[in-house]
Amino acid sequence: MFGYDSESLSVLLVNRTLTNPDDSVYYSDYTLTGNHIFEQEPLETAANRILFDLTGLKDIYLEQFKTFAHPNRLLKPNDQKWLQSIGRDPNQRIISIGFFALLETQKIILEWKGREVKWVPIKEVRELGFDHNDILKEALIAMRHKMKHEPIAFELLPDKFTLTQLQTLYEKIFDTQFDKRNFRKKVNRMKYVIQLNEKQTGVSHKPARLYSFSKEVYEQTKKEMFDFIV
Amino acid sequence: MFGYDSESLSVLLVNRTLTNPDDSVYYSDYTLTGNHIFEQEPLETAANRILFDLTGLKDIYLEQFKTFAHPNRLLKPNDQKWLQSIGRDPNQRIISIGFFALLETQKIILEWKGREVKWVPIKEVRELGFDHNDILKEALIAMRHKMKHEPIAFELLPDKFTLTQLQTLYEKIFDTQFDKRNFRKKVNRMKYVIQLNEKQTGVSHKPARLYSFSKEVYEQTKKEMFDFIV
DNA sequence: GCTCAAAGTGTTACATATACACTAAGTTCT
DNA sequence: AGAACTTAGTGTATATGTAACACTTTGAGC
Repeated sequence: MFGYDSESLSVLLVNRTLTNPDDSVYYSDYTLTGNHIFEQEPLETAANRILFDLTGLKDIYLEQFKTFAHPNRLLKPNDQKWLQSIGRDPNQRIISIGFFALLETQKIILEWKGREVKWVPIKEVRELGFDHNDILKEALIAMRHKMKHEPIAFELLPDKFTLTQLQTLYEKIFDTQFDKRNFRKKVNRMKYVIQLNEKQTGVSHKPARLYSFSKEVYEQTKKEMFDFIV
Repeated sequence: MFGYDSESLSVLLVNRTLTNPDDSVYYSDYTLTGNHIFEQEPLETAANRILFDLTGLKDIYLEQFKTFAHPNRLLKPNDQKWLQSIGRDPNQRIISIGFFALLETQKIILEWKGREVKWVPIKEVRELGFDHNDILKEALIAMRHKMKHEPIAFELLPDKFTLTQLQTLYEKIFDTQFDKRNFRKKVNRMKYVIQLNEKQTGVSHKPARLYSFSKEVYEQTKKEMFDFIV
């Protein structure tokens, strides 16, 4: 779950705490969000169900990006103990099918089954439980790749947004800077970014025009060609 | 397994024949190639092993593109009977992790475990066993997408190739036509397509110059930016 | 040396990319 | 009421890339 809040691109992490018999903390760390699929359930249904369960949100952008099933992926002692504690055989191979989701960070409440859930800026993510650093790395690659080639950035913004917000979003995600005039010229050519007759309110400076994204216009007008030239 | 032979983009299919007790043919159709993973085996290892088993080739371009696990994906009567015949419980969910491979069609021999194996041009693929039409469709989308954004086309050509071969390849894969002069200007800008001091031999017309692809140069020089403008 | 077949090449018009600095429009403060 | 502050919004020149278009070159085969 990737989130954006005009400060930075973040990922949603959930606390994993294992307690000793005397209730003292054996260890406490963080993992990506996720859960198990039901026996008779399609993957997309499960992904949407788990996302809904965690956030209460539907119709969120969700994309399957890679499957992780290495036999040795959960061999770290903490992971093995965790699997035992939830009643799973730690010697069985566990298959994780990775999906990434895009949403605005402020859209959700930060608790899940009594466990702490928090947004962590990508750059501040430290060691995660299981093989979740690997999964996050792959998710980021897949998400950035998609972001370069398709207009999914709008999933991370409010329905109505300013061009500065859009530019800042791309700058944060790709960790780079763009020239304002050139960026706006480029956006201008995107027919599916539609100028509204509305302006920002409640800001103590010149209010910016608002824009919205039209998926319909995008679908109608997109073209594709190979573009991997240096 | 996608193959190319300067005529068309093809996919490798394997015959699936189920016989009655009296040895008459109950049905005979085709499926994509694939096989089962071992209990203690990473996905990439399994994919490479199965590819090697089928083709005798190593170091072939292989990419995981999507996982298929819908509970109803193998409910067609022919599929159910096939699963029974090979001793699998047809009520168990079967997870297929899709990889696509790219190679030149002439590189392999067309038999596998006594079963017929054949290259079929993409456009001539009819109804396949299991949910393999869906898988093929997704594989094609993933492969074409990758082909647009990264120079993997060279996996389908000999080490030394002519610019006409390269152009024809793109034309076949994207089912379109390019202007020869513009195509060559574009390729000229790709520093990683290297002109050799060699020419075609054995052709009864002006022999074309040969070129080769340098993965090293590509990796060193690639840049990326978002490019989904209309 | 003529024929055949594919290779190889250049120019112009138009679109896009890059680099760069000032004015406009609101709010807040005095 | 006006000054100060903050972000929005805009244009031009140059370089590069794209698209459209037709003739000459080179080798083999007869």
